[in-house]
Parts: sequence; C-alpha cells; structure tokens
Amino acid sequence: MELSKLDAIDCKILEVLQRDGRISNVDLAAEVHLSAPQCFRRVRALEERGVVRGYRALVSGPSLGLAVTAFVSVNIEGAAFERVRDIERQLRDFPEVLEIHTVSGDSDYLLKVVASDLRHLGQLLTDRLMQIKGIADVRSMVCLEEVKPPSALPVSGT
Amino acid sequence: MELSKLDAIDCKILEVLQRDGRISNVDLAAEVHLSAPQCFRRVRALEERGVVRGYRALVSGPSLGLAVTAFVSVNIEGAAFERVRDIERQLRDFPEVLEIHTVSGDSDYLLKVVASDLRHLGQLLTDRLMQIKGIADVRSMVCLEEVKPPSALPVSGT
DNA sequence: ACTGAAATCGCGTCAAC
DNA sequence: GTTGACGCGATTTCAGT
Repeated sequence: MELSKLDAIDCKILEVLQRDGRISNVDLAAEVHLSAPQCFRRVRALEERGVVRGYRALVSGPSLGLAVTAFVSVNIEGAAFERVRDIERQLRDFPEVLEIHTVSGDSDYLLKVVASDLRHLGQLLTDRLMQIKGIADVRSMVCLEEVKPPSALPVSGT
Repeated sequence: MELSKLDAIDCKILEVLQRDGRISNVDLAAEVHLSAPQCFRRVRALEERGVVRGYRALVSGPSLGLAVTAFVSVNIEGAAFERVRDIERQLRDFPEVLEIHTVSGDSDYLLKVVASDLRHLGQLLTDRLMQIKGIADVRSMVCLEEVKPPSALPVSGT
C-alpha cells in the first residue's frame, strides 16, 4: 500500500500489467530485465499489498448492445439526508450504473451509466432513478465521442 | 462485433473474464461447463471479433500516491472550434487525464483526472489545462467517496 | 462441421544453492 | 538473486460423430 516500497522495477511491472494483464510471467520478466522467479515474487508481493487489485477483461460495450454511455449527476433532497446510505445501495444495485462517486460541486453524486439506446437510458433515468425516494435533480450528460478511453494510471518511475 | 452471435455461454464467459481476467482456461472451461479446447476457441473468437478488447491489471491509485480523483468539465471557446482536434490531442497527452469524453449538455468535454493531492490537481488545472489556447470554463468535481467502483458491463444472458 | 481425447510443449512455481 | 526440477495448463492435432 505504501509507495515507499515501490522502486523503479515495480513501477515498470505495473505499467506493463496495466497494458497487458495477461502477459506471461516469463515475458514480463524479460520486459523488466528480471529472472522469472524474481519477477514472480514481485508481482505476488504487489498483489498481496493491494497495489494490484485484480485483473479484468476489457469488454466492448457496443458488442454487448450497449451503445450509449452517459454521466448522470444526482442530488439528494435535504429531507432525505438520513437515508443516503439506503439511496446509495439502491443506486448501486442497478447493473447499468457502472460507477458512483460522491463529488464536490453542484451535485452530490456523479454516476457513469450504460444503456442499449437512448430510449433505454431515458427509461432508466425517468422510470427508475427518479423514482427513488429522496432523489432530486437528475441531470445527464450523454457521451458523444470517446476522445481518450479509460487509460492506465500514470506511474512515476517512468 | 455483432451481438447476434453471442449466445448464453459467450455471455457467461464474458462475465467471468470481467471478474477475473487471469483465470486459467481450464478453470474458465469448468465454470461455463465446456471442454478446455472448446472454451479456448470461444475466448479466442471473442478476442478476434473485438468483443474482448484486452486485459488490464487494476492498480490502486492511492498505492501509487494518486490520492485525488476528479471529474473536470471543459468548454471550448467559440473562436477555437476549428482547432478542437489539436486541443483534444493536447488534453490526451496529459498522463493525469485518464478519460476524455465529448458530452451533451452544458459542457463540451468531461475528463476524469487523477492527482497526488489537491495542490497537484490545482496546479494541473490552473497552470496546464487552462493554459491551452481555446479552452474556457474549466470546472472540477473532486471525488469524495467511491460509492461504486468501476464495474463490469452488464451481460444480458445472465 | 463440430466435438472432445490425447499428446506435446512451455510456463508457473517451488526448493535449494 | 539464480539455477534447476516438477507438475500443470495452454494449445494443437486428430479421430470419431
């Protein structure tokens, strides 16, 4: 967890694994100029320390019929502040809601959502999110173009 | 690319791979009740069709010293519309800028950015983003809590 | 044509130096 | 930190349906 113990080789490993999470240990070892067992020990240590939180396949939304991405800002009614955790749980339970952040600024929450089309998005926002008691001011920003796709975290040592 | 050819087993495979991108082929085969070669062929087909776009290690921002996440909305000055692609390239080149979307609504772009602390974030916004010619109205929403972390795309067949 | 059994080869992984 | 060894898994081939 502490960066104190992340040296340049750890950083290089993280950079490679963020690019190709399925690289073989021997190829990774070669890329970072380490012997395979050494490299393996480093990777396991990074996993155990929680620096590497897991590995995910990146799936294309459109291939799954999810053509629409939107960011949705949500406010909570003043009278509902004691039920925020319950509201959060309800939001979290929607599979279309991929991310939920509480944020500073004009709105309380910012959500990233996907939907198959605009009709589905509208139905999700109007008939489901807005029906949650305590939610007000649902505003959506539909993504028109992906100028930079979700990218790797910058690693200082490079 | 077409969902027409995604049957229930493909969906199950995608679901598992989004959860554990490094699962071994034999374990994956067992989970979806397929023989190993069959499962292997399915996965390769999904990769070749672009349904699976790659595999990524998930790295913890805080362990890298990146404690702050923010969403930043950006507008382009009317006079600069012919230079949008150049502005986009400049935005894309910041390693702290993880995602860029063009969006409908009040702002032209929505960015997801990371920084080591608020000082770094402020410096990034004021001294670097706002210095780009043609950019106006930089507004930031600092993430306070991650209520739902970036999650798997919902797969219909489940 | 598609499935699964078998066979090979390379890698992950551990133990000893 | 490196070398070597062992066993398992990935990947291909091939025969059967």
